[in-house]
Amino acid sequence: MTQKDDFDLREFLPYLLNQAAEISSQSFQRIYKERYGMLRTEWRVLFHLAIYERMTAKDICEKAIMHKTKVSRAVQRLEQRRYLQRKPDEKDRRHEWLTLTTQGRAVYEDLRAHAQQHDQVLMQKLSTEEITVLRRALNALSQP
Amino acid sequence: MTQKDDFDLREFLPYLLNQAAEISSQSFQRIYKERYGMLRTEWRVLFHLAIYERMTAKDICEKAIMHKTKVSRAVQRLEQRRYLQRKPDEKDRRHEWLTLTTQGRAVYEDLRAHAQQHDQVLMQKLSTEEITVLRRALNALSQP
DNA sequence: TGGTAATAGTTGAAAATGTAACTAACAACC
DNA sequence: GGTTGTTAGTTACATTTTCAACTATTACCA
Repeated sequence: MTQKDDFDLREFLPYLLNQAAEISSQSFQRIYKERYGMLRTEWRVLFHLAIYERMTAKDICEKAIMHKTKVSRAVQRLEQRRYLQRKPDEKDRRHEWLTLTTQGRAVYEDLRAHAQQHDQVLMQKLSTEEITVLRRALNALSQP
Repeated sequence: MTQKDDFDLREFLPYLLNQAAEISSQSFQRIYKERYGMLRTEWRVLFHLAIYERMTAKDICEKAIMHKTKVSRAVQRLEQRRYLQRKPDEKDRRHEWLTLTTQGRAVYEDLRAHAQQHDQVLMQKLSTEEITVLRRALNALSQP
């Protein structure tokens, strides 16, 4: 199993990005999965609601770049667990305003602490300069 | 929808990495999906076999950090399309050696050209220095 | 040698995701 | 005011992925 081709997968950005994303999210995934039985889509929605306080599903789609069916289902599951509440907009009843419950916010606080701790561990693999450049580069690549 | 919490998702590496990975792989995905009806797991296996010439499923699992059932099914589909061949190891018949067919290699050559072109486009969003640091950082983060 | 453990790979059922079609509410134009 | 078009969000169905159990083969060791 020796390398033959001169093309190097380890320089192909989509591959590298995916690899790094998978591996670096594993230990955080264990936390939200084991402690709260949550999926990736769900913690993302939860975090957005905690950070922005009050959003419609559409807002979340745009901010988190998630498809509306993913958001719809994540919202359903978070509502079942009483982590969030829906309130239809009085002016335009197509919109539903979503906010976290006290319980949902408590779950967020716990997960956020773990997230920050997890981020610290990841950053130990990098120099300060690498972290700065990495964040800038990832943000640039995230613009469609 | 104004930011309330001081925690910034846009600094959380697993989130950023996932976002960048999703977005930057979309246009390449369209290529392998539309031209060859392939899945992400399949192009990855195909590329590994092209680059390393001769591997067992286990080898691919380790190199690509993919679960064995994913690899198993990707190999099945690639075999159905006659992109690869299996040969059981004579010494240890638990192992199967996988190699690309001529057709499989042709598909690889085509996809590789597109991959390189796609990478060029992505890199235009970054400076030379950012690219170097990014690759280094992603490789560091990919070590489990 | 025989019995248990380990390894490579497959399979089936359950869970999650993607796609497209759908409902409900509003907008706009004649 | 009624028809047509848009938008927010949901649902149904097909495709993928995950998880656990399975087969077949080899390794270990008393």
